[in-house]
Amino acid sequence: MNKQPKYRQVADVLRREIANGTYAPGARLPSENDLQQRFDASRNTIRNGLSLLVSEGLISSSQGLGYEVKSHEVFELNASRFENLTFPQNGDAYNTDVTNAGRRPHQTFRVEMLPASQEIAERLKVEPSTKTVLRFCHRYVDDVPWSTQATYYPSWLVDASPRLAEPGDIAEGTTRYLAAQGIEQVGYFDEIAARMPTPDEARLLEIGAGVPVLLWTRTGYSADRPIRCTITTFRGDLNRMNYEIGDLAARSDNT
Amino acid sequence: MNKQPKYRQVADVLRREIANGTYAPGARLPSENDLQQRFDASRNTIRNGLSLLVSEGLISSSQGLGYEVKSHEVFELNASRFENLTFPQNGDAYNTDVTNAGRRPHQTFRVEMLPASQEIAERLKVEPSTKTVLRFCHRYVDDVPWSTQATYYPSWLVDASPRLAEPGDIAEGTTRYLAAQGIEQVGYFDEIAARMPTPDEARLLEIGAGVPVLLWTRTGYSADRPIRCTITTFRGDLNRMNYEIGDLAARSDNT
DNA sequence: CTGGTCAGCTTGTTGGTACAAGCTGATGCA
DNA sequence: TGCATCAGCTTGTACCAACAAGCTGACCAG
Repeated sequence: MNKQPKYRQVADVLRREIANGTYAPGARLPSENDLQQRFDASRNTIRNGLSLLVSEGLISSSQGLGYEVKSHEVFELNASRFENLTFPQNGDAYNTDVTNAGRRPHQTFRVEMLPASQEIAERLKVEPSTKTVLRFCHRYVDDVPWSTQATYYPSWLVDASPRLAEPGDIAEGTTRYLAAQGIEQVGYFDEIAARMPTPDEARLLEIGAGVPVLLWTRTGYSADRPIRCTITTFRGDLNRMNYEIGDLAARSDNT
Repeated sequence: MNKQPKYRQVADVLRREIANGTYAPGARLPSENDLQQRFDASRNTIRNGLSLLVSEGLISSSQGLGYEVKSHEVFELNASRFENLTFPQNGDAYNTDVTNAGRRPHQTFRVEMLPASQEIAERLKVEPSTKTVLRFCHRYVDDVPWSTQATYYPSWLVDASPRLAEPGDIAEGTTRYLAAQGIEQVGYFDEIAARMPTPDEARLLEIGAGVPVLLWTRTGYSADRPIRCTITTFRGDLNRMNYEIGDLAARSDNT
């Protein structure tokens, strides 16, 4: 007799029923009231159980509507493709990827100047609080917030390549612009982490409880020193990152 | 007047105080009772607010003890290092990494035979339900559960390299063993995802609410076809994955 | 037919109570 | 001294009640 608390039993039963398809993705669960009767429990107990499933990312709730089983089609993101250093990394890759997937891309953009945080300063190898230029993208897919991307450039680079600090897009892509200025990116250092979103991130990406964010930090290097640091924040439930390493001729053979 | 619910105000205030160091990592928050008086709210409201912070991964609670601000020292995991294909990928890398960090590694190990799931079958390019050999590792750092690693081998490979199916470690590392059998891994395909843990994963990794898991799926290829699929599950709050791409001579220059 | 209102469903918020169960330090007995 | 016990703290579980607020479809007035 491993007596589990009642609210866990509720969660376990519903979790199993979601797994075996009793409640399919997109379907609505019975209302709290119905579940109260089914499990002979108080509304608080039912809510405790449901909140477990919410924080597991299995269901979501909305006032007036009820609880819905979440569906999760993930979006693949090939991160090592950029090894091809002539590929423009900004905007274009995102636009073509999304369009190829038959979805509609949309992004807002802004440029600002601000002192480097500890994190950014370390990666760009500059003193903390040094001025940096931030180029910030907020990206949507089919009008659903998808990711935010913040790219920081050190001031010495901006002095030499002033268009970085101008508002508005750089049509040919920043990588090509910098290459034309004689600054070529020859290597990347990628860091990937996962955590729960801060309230700010939850607001920007419109995610509720139970959805982690994927943090992708890419530091780009010239032959001499770091020239940019890009921090991309993804919805963890909708994205998967891929890296291809070595010889993968056998991968695309068949299938 | 953007009237926020009281429990959100509680969470906001405490979140800010955690951020600015009023409550440092490792410190204990005031008890629910104290917070009730401070915020003039019922215990339920206080608990609602605290549960927000728990699900954000900022604090954790334990019965009888109280709420504690979580600290997060992350463990760096260099994933692209394995591009050096002579490096044994199993166990050794983990052991040396952890030991170098001044921590104590410990792992349990088991081998079993089971039919391929849809997921595994696709990646190994075999029919679903085909027999595969699973070599499973449960790894600890300083006796804290750290990750689980499940490596699946297709049956055709096991037929040719029978030691894969034997229980117990392969001393020289599976990669070297397979190379000695004439099967060399020449490429990897990595997929990285984040989500909230299933109850099973939460149990194995001993993580509570508010901590996502990082899923690292690595499919290894010979020149002909896929030869293994490794799924590693990390605690998201304690691990960060790194990839080095291209020429990073400038990275280790100074600092 | 159109448009607005509203009843009646849903979840969200806040208050209360009671007891169970885990942890710690003080107490007191051997 | 050493050890068991227990009081008194903590959070965990479970119940009840009431009202707020969001959504939908039915209804009714124009």
